[in-house]
Amino acid sequence: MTHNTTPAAGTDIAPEQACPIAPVVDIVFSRWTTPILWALHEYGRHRFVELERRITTITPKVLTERLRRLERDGLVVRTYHPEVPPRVEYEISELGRSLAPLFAALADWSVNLGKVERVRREYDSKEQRPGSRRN
Amino acid sequence: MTHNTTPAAGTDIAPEQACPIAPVVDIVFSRWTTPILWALHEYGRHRFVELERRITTITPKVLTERLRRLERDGLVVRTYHPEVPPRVEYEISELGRSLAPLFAALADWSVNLGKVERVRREYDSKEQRPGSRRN
DNA sequence: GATAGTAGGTACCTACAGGAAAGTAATGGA
DNA sequence: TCCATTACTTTCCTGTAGGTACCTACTATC
Repeated sequence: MTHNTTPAAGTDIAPEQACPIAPVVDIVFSRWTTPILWALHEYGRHRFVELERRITTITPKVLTERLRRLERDGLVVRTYHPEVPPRVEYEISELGRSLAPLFAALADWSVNLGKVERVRREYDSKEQRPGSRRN
Repeated sequence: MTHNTTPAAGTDIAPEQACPIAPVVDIVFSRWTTPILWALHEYGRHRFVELERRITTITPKVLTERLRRLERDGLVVRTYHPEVPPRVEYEISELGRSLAPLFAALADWSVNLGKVERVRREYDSKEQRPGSRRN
């Protein structure tokens, strides 16, 4: 339950946020927001259907919700063109662009994914655990 | 800024992982893992109850699950001491320590949280949206 | 023999995130 | 009149994450 739907008016601090980076993670890396932000950051402006097609597994309902939230948080800018078939464009905002070093750090760390895979296989292969599993 | 680390087009890529940083986010920033990793990273070794008390809102069941996953992924090291009241210690691994620049980038970006708050309030105050909400 | 303290395990249950599918408003074209 | 198109919205429904509560084994201490 990392998401507080109530805006927590004022000074209250959610208890699981004893760590100062949790709110940032909430805003930037909550479900589905990563591929959306990445697409807008990496490939520029997108229409709704373009995002839908790029992130193939997302449903329109969820995509709408996430885009609203990102717009509300000021990370994404929505532009509505009142044309014959309506056209809407989403692009990353200035604030969103400031996430670039963060994304870069993520991409840098991804070199370790192979290591994680190896550790996982090793862990799964032994699966003996001292100090539990007594039955 | 165009970090194109995308591998060869032809090998199957999990669909929501059109963006290469999604797997990293999955491992490092999935639910509850952030405060756990942060605590171990920032304050060193912890016993189970110490973690429980630090992250006040987590339940023991979930804490166990997350710690298992982090251990399996090689980010956390578990040490069991078979003493009279059993004692277990969790600490961050070498691989986990390599997340430091990532955490630093997160912490850096947190200066923008106030900006996000302001944008949110502005968005909520108007809440008029051109191109939708016609009823 | 009751209790406390540790590190969980297990069974059960509920809330909510999110999927599927259909509807909608606007308008030009056939 | 019907269709197509876009960008959603709405309704309904299900899976599962995660919460509550209780249980375990072991020993020291009272």
